[in-house]
Amino acid sequence: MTADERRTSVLAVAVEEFARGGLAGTSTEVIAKRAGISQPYLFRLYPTKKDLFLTAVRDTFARTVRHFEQAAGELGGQPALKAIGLSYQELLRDRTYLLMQLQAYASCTDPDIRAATRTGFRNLWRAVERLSGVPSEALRGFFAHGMLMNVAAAMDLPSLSEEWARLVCLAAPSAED
Amino acid sequence: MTADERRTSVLAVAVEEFARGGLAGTSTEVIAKRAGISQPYLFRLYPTKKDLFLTAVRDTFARTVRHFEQAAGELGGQPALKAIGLSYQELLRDRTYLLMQLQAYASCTDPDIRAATRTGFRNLWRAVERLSGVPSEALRGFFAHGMLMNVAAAMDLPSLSEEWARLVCLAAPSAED
DNA sequence: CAGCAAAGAGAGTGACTACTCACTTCATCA
DNA sequence: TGATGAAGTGAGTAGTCACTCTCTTTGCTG
Repeated sequence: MTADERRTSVLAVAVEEFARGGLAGTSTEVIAKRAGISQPYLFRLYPTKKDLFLTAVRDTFARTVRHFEQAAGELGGQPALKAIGLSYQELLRDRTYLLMQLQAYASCTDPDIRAATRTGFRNLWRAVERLSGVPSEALRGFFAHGMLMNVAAAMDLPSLSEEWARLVCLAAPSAED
Repeated sequence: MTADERRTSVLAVAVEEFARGGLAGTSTEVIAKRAGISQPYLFRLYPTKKDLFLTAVRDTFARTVRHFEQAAGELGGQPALKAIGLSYQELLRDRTYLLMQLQAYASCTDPDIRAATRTGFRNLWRAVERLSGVPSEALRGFFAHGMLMNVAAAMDLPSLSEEWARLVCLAAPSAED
Protein backbone atom coordinates (compact mmCIF):
# COMPACT_ATOMS: atom_id res chain seq x y z
CA MET A 1 0.00 0.00 0.00
CA THR A 2 1.42 3.39 -0.96
CA ALA A 3 1.80 6.15 1.60
CA ASP A 4 -0.92 8.17 -0.11
CA GLU A 5 -3.38 5.31 0.05
CA ARG A 6 -2.55 4.86 3.71
CA ARG A 7 -3.04 8.54 4.33
CA THR A 8 -6.51 8.32 2.86
CA SER A 9 -7.60 5.38 4.98
CA VAL A 10 -6.06 6.90 8.10
CA LEU A 11 -8.01 10.08 7.39
CA ALA A 12 -11.27 8.16 7.19
CA VAL A 13 -10.68 6.66 10.61
CA ALA A 14 -9.49 9.99 12.02
CA VAL A 15 -12.67 11.77 10.98
CA GLU A 16 -14.76 9.18 12.81
CA GLU A 17 -12.68 9.27 15.96
CA PHE A 18 -12.26 13.03 16.10
CA ALA A 19 -15.99 13.40 15.52
CA ARG A 20 -16.58 11.42 18.70
CA GLY A 21 -13.85 12.72 20.94
CA GLY A 22 -12.59 15.98 19.53
CA LEU A 23 -8.95 16.91 19.17
CA ALA A 24 -7.90 16.63 22.81
CA GLY A 25 -10.14 13.68 23.59
CA THR A 26 -8.81 11.35 20.90
CA SER A 27 -5.46 9.56 21.08
CA THR A 28 -3.31 8.92 18.07
CA GLU A 29 -2.94 5.35 19.25
CA VAL A 30 -6.60 4.43 18.72
CA ILE A 31 -6.57 6.05 15.28
CA ALA A 32 -3.46 4.11 14.31
CA LYS A 33 -4.81 0.85 15.70
CA ARG A 34 -8.14 1.17 13.93
CA ALA A 35 -6.33 2.10 10.69
CA GLY A 36 -4.21 -1.03 11.01
CA ILE A 37 -0.84 0.67 11.26
CA SER A 38 1.63 1.34 14.05
CA GLN A 39 1.37 4.61 15.91
CA PRO A 40 4.90 5.75 14.91
CA TYR A 41 4.01 5.29 11.26
CA LEU A 42 1.03 7.58 11.68
CA PHE A 43 3.52 10.32 12.46
CA ARG A 44 5.31 9.74 9.22
CA LEU A 45 2.04 10.12 7.32
CA TYR A 46 0.95 13.21 9.26
CA PRO A 47 3.60 15.32 10.99
CA THR A 48 1.50 16.18 14.05
CA LYS A 49 -1.83 15.23 15.54
CA LYS A 50 -3.12 18.74 14.92
CA ASP A 51 -2.19 18.42 11.26
CA LEU A 52 -4.31 15.32 11.02
CA PHE A 53 -7.17 17.12 12.74
CA LEU A 54 -6.89 20.07 10.36
CA THR A 55 -6.98 17.71 7.42
CA ALA A 56 -10.08 16.09 8.90
CA VAL A 57 -11.76 19.48 9.28
CA ARG A 58 -11.01 20.51 5.70
CA ASP A 59 -12.09 17.15 4.37
CA THR A 60 -15.40 17.32 6.23
CA PHE A 61 -16.35 20.72 4.85
CA ALA A 62 -15.19 19.81 1.34
CA ARG A 63 -17.23 16.63 1.38
CA THR A 64 -20.30 18.53 2.54
CA VAL A 65 -19.90 20.96 -0.34
CA ARG A 66 -19.73 18.09 -2.80
CA HIS A 67 -22.75 16.49 -1.16
CA PHE A 68 -24.71 19.71 -1.67
CA GLU A 69 -23.60 20.09 -5.28
CA GLN A 70 -24.85 16.60 -6.02
CA ALA A 71 -28.14 17.27 -4.26
CA ALA A 72 -28.77 20.51 -6.12
CA GLY A 73 -28.00 18.93 -9.47
CA GLU A 74 -29.50 21.02 -12.25
CA LEU A 75 -31.96 22.79 -9.93
CA GLY A 76 -31.76 26.41 -8.83
CA GLY A 77 -33.51 28.85 -6.49
CA GLN A 78 -35.88 27.61 -3.78
CA PRO A 79 -36.11 24.07 -5.23
CA ALA A 80 -32.32 23.77 -5.05
CA LEU A 81 -32.34 24.99 -1.46
CA LYS A 82 -35.04 22.50 -0.58
CA ALA A 83 -33.11 19.65 -2.18
CA ILE A 84 -29.98 20.66 -0.29
CA GLY A 85 -31.94 20.83 2.95
CA LEU A 86 -33.25 17.32 2.44
CA SER A 87 -29.76 16.06 1.68
CA TYR A 88 -28.54 17.65 4.90
CA GLN A 89 -31.19 15.78 6.80
CA GLU A 90 -29.86 12.58 5.28
CA LEU A 91 -26.61 13.29 7.06
CA LEU A 92 -28.45 12.89 10.36
CA ARG A 93 -28.45 9.16 9.73
CA ASP A 94 -24.67 8.78 9.74
CA ARG A 95 -23.88 11.48 12.26
CA THR A 96 -20.13 11.50 11.66
CA TYR A 97 -19.95 14.58 9.45
CA LEU A 98 -22.26 16.68 11.60
CA LEU A 99 -20.35 15.78 14.75
CA MET A 100 -17.02 16.48 13.10
CA GLN A 101 -18.30 19.90 12.09
CA LEU A 102 -19.31 20.55 15.68
CA GLN A 103 -15.87 19.51 16.93
CA ALA A 104 -14.33 21.95 14.49
CA TYR A 105 -16.41 24.81 15.89
CA ALA A 106 -15.67 23.76 19.46
CA SER A 107 -11.90 23.73 18.81
CA CYS A 108 -11.80 27.25 17.40
CA THR A 109 -9.81 28.55 20.35
CA ASP A 110 -6.76 27.41 18.45
CA PRO A 111 -5.94 30.00 15.76
CA ASP A 112 -5.00 27.46 13.08
CA ILE A 113 -8.15 25.47 13.61
CA ARG A 114 -10.21 28.65 13.67
CA ALA A 115 -8.73 29.70 10.33
CA ALA A 116 -9.44 26.34 8.73
CA THR A 117 -12.97 26.24 10.15
CA ARG A 118 -13.77 29.75 8.97
CA THR A 119 -12.55 28.89 5.50
CA GLY A 120 -14.57 25.69 5.44
CA PHE A 121 -17.72 27.43 6.61
CA ARG A 122 -17.26 30.29 4.19
CA ASN A 123 -16.87 27.88 1.28
CA LEU A 124 -20.00 26.06 2.38
CA TRP A 125 -21.91 29.34 2.64
CA ARG A 126 -20.79 30.45 -0.78
CA ALA A 127 -21.55 27.08 -2.31
CA VAL A 128 -25.16 27.18 -1.12
CA GLU A 129 -25.39 30.81 -2.22
CA ARG A 130 -24.11 29.92 -5.68
CA LEU A 131 -26.21 26.77 -6.04
CA SER A 132 -29.49 28.31 -4.90
CA GLY A 133 -29.13 32.03 -5.56
CA VAL A 134 -31.62 32.80 -2.78
CA PRO A 135 -31.35 36.08 -0.82
CA SER A 136 -29.13 36.26 2.23
CA GLU A 137 -31.99 36.06 4.72
CA ALA A 138 -33.10 32.72 3.35
CA LEU A 139 -29.49 31.62 3.33
CA ARG A 140 -29.11 32.50 6.98
CA GLY A 141 -32.31 30.63 7.79
CA PHE A 142 -30.99 27.58 5.97
CA PHE A 143 -27.71 27.54 7.87
CA ALA A 144 -29.48 28.25 11.15
CA HIS A 145 -31.55 25.12 10.74
CA GLY A 146 -28.44 23.23 9.70
CA MET A 147 -26.73 24.17 12.95
CA LEU A 148 -29.79 23.06 14.88
CA MET A 149 -29.47 19.68 13.19
CA ASN A 150 -25.82 19.53 14.17
CA VAL A 151 -26.57 19.85 17.85
CA ALA A 152 -29.60 17.60 17.55
CA ALA A 153 -27.27 14.98 16.12
CA ALA A 154 -24.81 15.54 18.93
CA MET A 155 -27.46 15.00 21.59
CA ASP A 156 -28.88 12.13 19.52
CA LEU A 157 -32.35 13.64 19.76
CA PRO A 158 -33.67 11.62 16.79
CA SER A 159 -33.51 8.53 18.98
CA LEU A 160 -35.84 10.07 21.57
CA SER A 161 -39.59 9.68 21.41
CA GLU A 162 -40.47 12.66 23.60
CA GLU A 163 -42.45 15.31 21.79
CA TRP A 164 -40.08 18.24 22.22
CA ALA A 165 -37.26 16.17 20.74
CA ARG A 166 -39.31 15.25 17.71
CA LEU A 167 -40.25 18.89 17.17
CA VAL A 168 -36.59 19.92 17.17
CA CYS A 169 -35.72 17.38 14.51
CA LEU A 170 -38.40 18.27 11.96
CA ALA A 171 -37.24 19.58 8.61
CA ALA A 172 -36.94 23.31 8.07
CA PRO A 173 -40.11 24.98 6.77
CA SER A 174 -40.05 25.23 3.00
CA ALA A 175 -41.25 28.83 2.57
CA GLU A 176 -38.72 30.90 4.39
CA ASP A 177 -38.31 34.26 2.62
CA MET B 1 -13.99 31.30 53.04
CA THR B 2 -16.49 28.47 53.37
CA ALA B 3 -16.31 25.44 51.10
CA ASP B 4 -19.55 26.47 49.42
CA GLU B 5 -18.25 29.91 48.61
CA ARG B 6 -15.10 28.34 47.20
CA ARG B 7 -17.15 25.98 45.12
CA THR B 8 -18.98 28.92 43.60
CA SER B 9 -15.85 30.81 42.65
CA VAL B 10 -14.18 27.67 41.33
CA LEU B 11 -17.25 27.05 39.19
CA ALA B 12 -17.02 30.52 37.68
CA VAL B 13 -13.44 29.88 36.62
CA ALA B 14 -14.27 26.39 35.42
CA VAL B 15 -17.01 27.64 33.11
CA GLU B 16 -14.58 30.05 31.48
CA GLU B 17 -11.83 27.49 31.05
CA PHE B 18 -14.05 24.66 29.88
CA ALA B 19 -15.69 27.05 27.42
CA ARG B 20 -12.29 27.60 25.84
CA GLY B 21 -10.80 24.12 25.97
CA GLY B 22 -13.59 21.65 26.52
CA LEU B 23 -13.48 18.79 29.00
CA ALA B 24 -10.42 16.98 27.70
CA GLY B 25 -8.56 20.11 26.71
CA THR B 26 -8.61 21.77 30.12
CA SER B 27 -6.44 20.72 33.05
CA THR B 28 -7.61 20.87 36.64
CA GLU B 29 -4.37 22.58 37.51
CA VAL B 30 -5.10 25.76 35.56
CA ILE B 31 -8.61 25.93 37.02
CA ALA B 32 -7.24 25.56 40.54
CA LYS B 33 -4.50 28.09 39.94
CA ARG B 34 -6.86 30.68 38.50
CA ALA B 35 -9.28 30.09 41.36
CA GLY B 36 -6.49 30.68 43.85
CA ILE B 37 -6.53 27.26 45.50
CA SER B 38 -4.31 24.21 45.39
CA GLN B 39 -5.15 21.51 42.91
CA PRO B 40 -5.70 18.82 45.59
CA TYR B 41 -8.26 21.03 47.27
CA LEU B 42 -10.21 21.29 44.04
CA PHE B 43 -10.78 17.55 44.34
CA ARG B 44 -12.27 17.98 47.76
CA LEU B 45 -14.72 20.53 46.38
CA TYR B 46 -15.59 18.47 43.31
CA PRO B 47 -15.01 14.70 43.42
CA THR B 48 -13.91 14.39 39.78
CA LYS B 49 -13.11 16.64 36.86
CA LYS B 50 -16.15 15.34 35.02
CA ASP B 51 -18.33 16.28 37.99
CA LEU B 52 -17.07 19.82 37.75
CA PHE B 53 -17.75 19.84 34.03
CA LEU B 54 -21.29 18.56 34.55
CA THR B 55 -21.89 21.28 37.11
CA ALA B 56 -20.60 23.83 34.61
CA VAL B 57 -22.98 22.51 31.94
CA ARG B 58 -26.01 22.63 34.24
CA ASP B 59 -25.07 26.07 35.49
CA THR B 60 -24.72 27.42 31.95
CA PHE B 61 -28.16 26.26 30.85
CA ALA B 62 -29.77 27.41 34.10
CA ARG B 63 -28.23 30.84 33.79
CA THR B 64 -29.45 31.13 30.21
CA VAL B 65 -32.98 30.29 31.31
CA ARG B 66 -32.83 33.01 33.97
CA HIS B 67 -31.43 35.43 31.40
CA PHE B 68 -34.40 34.73 29.14
CA GLU B 69 -36.92 35.07 31.94
CA GLN B 70 -35.55 38.48 32.77
CA ALA B 71 -35.58 39.53 29.12
CA ALA B 72 -39.17 38.44 28.58
CA GLY B 73 -40.36 40.23 31.72
CA GLU B 74 -44.09 40.78 31.53
CA LEU B 75 -44.25 40.37 27.76
CA GLY B 76 -45.74 37.42 25.91
CA GLY B 77 -46.11 36.06 22.37
CA GLN B 78 -44.00 37.41 19.51
CA PRO B 79 -42.81 40.46 21.49
CA ALA B 80 -41.48 38.18 24.22
CA LEU B 81 -39.70 36.05 21.62
CA LYS B 82 -38.19 39.13 20.07
CA ALA B 83 -36.98 40.39 23.45
CA ILE B 84 -35.44 37.00 24.19
CA GLY B 85 -33.76 36.98 20.80
CA LEU B 86 -32.20 40.37 21.45
CA SER B 87 -30.99 39.23 24.86
CA TYR B 88 -29.39 36.19 23.23
CA GLN B 89 -27.54 38.48 20.88
CA GLU B 90 -26.19 40.31 23.92
CA LEU B 91 -24.52 37.07 24.92
CA LEU B 92 -22.39 37.33 21.78
CA ARG B 93 -20.43 40.06 23.52
CA ASP B 94 -19.16 37.85 26.36
CA ARG B 95 -18.87 34.62 24.43
CA THR B 96 -18.32 32.40 27.46
CA TYR B 97 -21.85 31.02 27.78
CA LEU B 98 -22.30 30.34 24.08
CA LEU B 99 -18.95 28.56 23.89
CA MET B 100 -19.71 26.54 27.00
CA GLN B 101 -22.98 25.44 25.43
CA LEU B 102 -21.09 24.36 22.34
CA GLN B 103 -18.62 22.37 24.43
CA ALA B 104 -21.53 20.63 26.10
CA TYR B 105 -22.94 19.55 22.72
CA ALA B 106 -19.51 18.47 21.52
CA SER B 107 -18.96 16.29 24.60
CA CYS B 108 -22.21 14.39 24.23
CA THR B 109 -20.44 11.14 23.40
CA ASP B 110 -20.22 10.62 27.15
CA PRO B 111 -23.61 9.34 28.39
CA ASP B 112 -23.63 11.40 31.58
CA ILE B 113 -22.79 14.58 29.73
CA ARG B 114 -25.35 13.77 27.08
CA ALA B 115 -28.03 13.33 29.73
CA ALA B 116 -27.19 16.63 31.41
CA THR B 117 -27.06 18.44 28.08
CA ARG B 118 -30.37 17.03 26.92
CA THR B 119 -31.98 18.10 30.19
CA GLY B 120 -30.50 21.58 29.96
CA PHE B 121 -31.60 22.01 26.37
CA ARG B 122 -35.07 20.69 27.10
CA ASN B 123 -35.49 23.11 29.99
CA LEU B 124 -34.36 25.95 27.76
CA TRP B 125 -36.79 24.90 25.05
CA ARG B 126 -39.67 24.66 27.49
CA ALA B 127 -38.79 27.99 29.08
CA VAL B 128 -38.96 29.81 25.76
CA GLU B 129 -42.16 27.93 24.92
CA ARG B 130 -43.70 28.96 28.23
CA LEU B 131 -42.49 32.57 28.09
CA SER B 132 -43.55 33.24 24.50
CA GLY B 133 -46.32 30.76 23.79
CA VAL B 134 -45.51 30.82 20.08
CA PRO B 135 -46.16 27.75 17.90
CA SER B 136 -43.49 25.10 17.61
CA GLU B 137 -42.34 26.16 14.14
CA ALA B 138 -41.46 29.63 15.40
CA LEU B 139 -39.80 28.03 18.39
CA ARG B 140 -37.67 25.87 16.15
CA GLY B 141 -36.73 28.91 14.08
CA PHE B 142 -35.71 30.75 17.22
CA PHE B 143 -33.45 27.95 18.44
CA ALA B 144 -32.04 27.43 14.97
CA HIS B 145 -30.86 31.03 14.86
CA GLY B 146 -29.55 30.65 18.39
CA MET B 147 -27.39 27.74 17.34
CA LEU B 148 -26.10 29.75 14.40
CA MET B 149 -25.03 32.42 16.86
CA ASN B 150 -23.26 29.80 18.95
CA VAL B 151 -21.05 28.73 16.09
CA ALA B 152 -20.61 32.31 14.93
CA ALA B 153 -19.32 33.10 18.41
CA ALA B 154 -17.02 30.10 18.28
CA MET B 155 -15.48 31.20 14.98
CA ASP B 156 -15.48 34.78 16.25
CA LEU B 157 -17.21 35.92 13.08
CA PRO B 158 -18.38 39.22 14.65
CA SER B 159 -14.77 40.39 14.58
CA LEU B 160 -14.52 39.92 10.80
CA SER B 161 -15.41 42.66 8.37
CA GLU B 162 -15.98 40.43 5.33
CA GLU B 163 -19.53 40.61 4.05
CA TRP B 164 -20.48 36.96 4.40
CA ALA B 165 -19.46 37.05 8.07
CA ARG B 166 -21.57 40.12 8.74
CA LEU B 167 -24.56 38.47 7.07
CA VAL B 168 -24.26 35.42 9.30
CA CYS B 169 -24.29 37.53 12.44
CA LEU B 170 -27.41 39.59 11.71
CA ALA B 171 -30.36 39.18 14.05
CA ALA B 172 -33.05 36.67 13.21
CA PRO B 173 -35.90 38.05 11.11
CA SER B 174 -38.84 39.10 13.28
CA ALA B 175 -41.66 37.52 11.27
CA GLU B 176 -40.77 33.91 11.26
CA ASP B 177 -43.65 31.46 11.01
C1' DC C 1 22.57 -9.92 -7.85
C1' DA C 2 23.72 -5.36 -5.64
C1' DG C 3 21.92 -1.32 -4.19
C1' DC C 4 18.43 1.72 -2.91
C1' DA C 5 14.31 3.87 -1.55
C1' DA C 6 10.08 3.51 0.50
C1' DA C 7 6.78 1.02 3.84
C1' DG C 8 6.45 -0.13 8.31
C1' DA C 9 7.24 -1.38 13.37
C1' DG C 10 9.53 -2.04 18.45
C1' DA C 11 10.96 0.19 22.06
C1' DG C 12 11.39 3.97 24.18
C1' DT C 13 11.19 9.25 26.41
C1' DG C 14 9.88 13.22 28.58
C1' DA C 15 6.12 15.85 29.70
C1' DC C 16 1.71 16.11 31.55
C1' DT C 17 -2.27 15.09 34.49
C1' DA C 18 -6.17 13.18 37.33
C1' DC C 19 -6.28 11.95 41.65
C1' DT C 20 -4.37 10.58 46.69
C1' DC C 21 -2.17 10.75 51.33
C1' DA C 22 -0.55 12.70 55.01
C1' DC C 23 -0.07 16.71 57.06
C1' DT C 24 -0.87 21.77 59.05
C1' DT C 25 -3.47 25.71 60.57
C1' DC C 26 -7.07 27.70 62.99
C1' DA C 27 -11.60 28.93 64.73
C1' DT C 28 -15.13 27.19 67.82
C1' DC C 29 -16.89 25.46 72.04
C1' DA C 30 -17.92 22.10 75.97
C1' DT D 1 -7.77 24.23 77.86
C1' DG D 2 -8.06 20.61 75.05
C1' DA D 3 -10.79 18.38 71.57
C1' DT D 4 -13.08 18.72 67.16
C1' DG D 5 -13.70 19.54 62.63
C1' DA D 6 -13.33 22.28 58.63
C1' DA D 7 -10.14 24.83 55.30
C1' DG D 8 -6.22 24.16 52.91
C1' DT D 9 -1.60 22.32 51.01
C1' DG D 10 3.21 19.77 49.70
C1' DA D 11 4.69 15.98 47.81
C1' DG D 12 3.78 12.35 45.50
C1' DT D 13 1.89 8.23 42.02
C1' DA D 14 0.37 5.74 38.42
C1' DG D 15 -0.91 6.16 34.03
C1' DT D 16 -1.37 8.31 29.48
C1' DC D 17 0.18 10.32 25.32
C1' DA D 18 2.50 12.93 21.50
C1' DC D 19 6.40 12.23 19.35
C1' DT D 20 11.32 10.05 18.21
C1' DC D 21 15.23 6.81 17.23
C1' DT D 22 16.54 3.09 15.21
C1' DC D 23 15.86 -0.83 13.01
C1' DT D 24 13.75 -4.43 9.50
C1' DT D 25 11.38 -5.75 5.41
C1' DT D 26 10.14 -5.46 0.66
C1' DG D 27 9.78 -4.28 -4.01
C1' DC D 28 12.15 -2.23 -7.84
C1' DT D 29 15.91 -1.19 -11.02
C1' DG D 30 20.58 -1.09 -13.23
